[in-house]
Amino acid sequence: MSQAPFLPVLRELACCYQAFERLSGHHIRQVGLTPGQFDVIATLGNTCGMSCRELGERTLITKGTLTGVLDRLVERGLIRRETTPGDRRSLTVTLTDAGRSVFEDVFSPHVAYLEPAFAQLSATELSTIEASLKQLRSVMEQGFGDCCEKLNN
Amino acid sequence: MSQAPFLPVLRELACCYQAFERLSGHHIRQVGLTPGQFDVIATLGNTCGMSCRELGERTLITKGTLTGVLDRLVERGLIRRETTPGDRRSLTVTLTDAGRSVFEDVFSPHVAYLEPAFAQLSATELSTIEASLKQLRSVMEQGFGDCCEKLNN
DNA sequence: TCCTGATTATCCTAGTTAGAACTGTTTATG
DNA sequence: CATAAACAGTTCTAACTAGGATAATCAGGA
Repeated sequence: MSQAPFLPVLRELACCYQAFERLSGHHIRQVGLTPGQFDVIATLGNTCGMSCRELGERTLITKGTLTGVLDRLVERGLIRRETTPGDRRSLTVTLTDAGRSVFEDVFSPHVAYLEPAFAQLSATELSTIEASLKQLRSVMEQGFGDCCEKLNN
Repeated sequence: MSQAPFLPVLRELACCYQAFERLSGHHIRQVGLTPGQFDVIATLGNTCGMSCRELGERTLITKGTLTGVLDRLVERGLIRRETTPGDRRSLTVTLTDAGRSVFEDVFSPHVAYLEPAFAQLSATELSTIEASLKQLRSVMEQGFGDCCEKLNN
């Protein structure tokens, strides 16, 4: 067990992420959105729309899921799917007026809701944490790359 | 935007967790388990069983989900649900012989699979990362507590 | 041009998720 | 001792998840 000193780090990562989901999700659901829907609306806010592919990359929602999330947002009249001129494979997703209004009603309040918790951390502490996360992600992504590479050789 | 310097941290946390899920889950699925099932088996390994409540706490799987995960493991003959002497509400979950054998076949190889990625990090770096995660989790859990408290006052 | 290969989005399956409502059991209190 | 509160696990619903298969479209090379 002590031969794998990284296991506690992974466990802590999982706990940490769950704590975030609980904290953030709690507020998001109160305003009638799911975390995924909020993510899409927050990403589309202040843009003039983007393709599903780009939306998937920015929101961290996988392609298969995204279709369903977008379906529900269309049903609720918050977004629109439009054909992209010049590429008939692609769709451009944009906020409707209603969607833009939800964005404005929800995004800033959500940041304000999170604010007090993070006010306890200094700028230095925040950057240490961010650097730690980046480092951790980097080794894991590299590890995943290496393992996929092996499969193709 | 720059008024909320913690947003990049949260984004990085989400990315980091997803990278972990991809890296770890990729291997787990190859051996025919889901991440949740692996989590249960790894937690039960080398123990003499525990209640659903304790299992839920240790694996970070919520109780509602746990029922289904356990159902599938019972179907596959990897675990057993036994009545707990002295408390008829509670069930004790233990690995069957088949389950124990899966544990042995899968746990160490999984740690070995992850090893090379983490070998890049020094012990010092690992503890910095762990401390960062703990700090981040702490402020978020506290934030969640504060917000729930408000609801009751 | 034709054709192969890559890209875009959707569909499908099995499984997981949170949250809330519910049953049965235990414990504490009046 | 009765009963209210707390607790253990299951059930339910709507949604999300990865991964793989599919259909339509686009781009490059023979």
